Amino acid sequence: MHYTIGEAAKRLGVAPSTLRYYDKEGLLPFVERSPGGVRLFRDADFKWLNIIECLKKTGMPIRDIRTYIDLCFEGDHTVAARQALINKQRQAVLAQMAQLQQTLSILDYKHWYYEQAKALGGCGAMGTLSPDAVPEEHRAAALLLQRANKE
Amino acid sequence: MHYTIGEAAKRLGVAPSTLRYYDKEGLLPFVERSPGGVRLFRDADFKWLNIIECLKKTGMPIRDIRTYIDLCFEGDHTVAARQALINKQRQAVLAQMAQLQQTLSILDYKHWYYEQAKALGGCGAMGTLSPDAVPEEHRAAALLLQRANKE
DNA sequence: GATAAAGTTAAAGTTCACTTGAACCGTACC
DNA sequence: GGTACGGTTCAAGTGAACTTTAACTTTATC
Repeated sequence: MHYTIGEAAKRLGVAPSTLRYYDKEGLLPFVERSPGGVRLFRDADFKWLNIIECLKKTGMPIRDIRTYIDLCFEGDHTVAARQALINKQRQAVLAQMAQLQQTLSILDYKHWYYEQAKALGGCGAMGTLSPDAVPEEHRAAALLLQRANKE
Repeated sequence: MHYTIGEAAKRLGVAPSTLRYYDKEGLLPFVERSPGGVRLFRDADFKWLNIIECLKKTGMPIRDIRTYIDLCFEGDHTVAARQALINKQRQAVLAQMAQLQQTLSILDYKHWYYEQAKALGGCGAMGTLSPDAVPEEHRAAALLLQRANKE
């Protein structure tokens, strides 16, 4: 059983042009063609497409994803290199998550801030609040917004 | 005390051209000018720049950040709208973190997979592994890579 | 075999977020 | 006041990741 590019695109939730672009960039060396030149996506190919989707979600650029795919097709002597690449991306994801966690704490503080502002009838009244009126769980975030940067 | 655009850029760890770009896009309506037209960044302005940096880290586009800044300068009647915007972004961050968590589990599985491949002397041998040779903690991730998409 | 829908390529266009270049101006120091 | 450094604007350029267009071919159905 096989899928045309339109069917595969629908299954993946992307535009057919996106898959053609990926192919042109060398991300889909595994996709075969019909005698007439039409791309044939096999079930097994979706395993690859899922990996590509996963790496894309980590923010990895197309070029680096290609490097990984290329390594996969170069045989067993690249296993260590592939693992290293996966580990590097794992570290990048952990860093992103830590960053998002900090960002989230700031958004939570802002939510609290506006809740107070609504209660006090405006942002002007917020200035009159003593610094220890900020609940403990928002102190760190409040500081992040005020602090001097990268000094 | 005030900073020139170059000093402010250094403190924030960005290029001066980036700040000029943000200004042109309406992200810095609070920055004043010298009589000669030179931008003067005050200490208070860095509070704003930190918020911009924070929103940018959530992946919010410049246009939407501008909307938020604009709301802030429209007075107290926009407090609820600002809070709604912050909440929306909070949800977006939570979704991103959930996505990264899933991605991380796949990268962890891949790490395990290559560890096995190294031990067995190649990826070919991995096919001979029975499905329940996959440790419990990696089963879900392995499924994510095999499963049919968006059906 | 005709037709329509969907496939193919190559090249150009789009959007986003900056960056660079050209020409010019403001500020600080000697 | 002259010089150098860094500021200003506007327009054009960049790179990433697609998308669109044009011209043409393949494939499925009648």
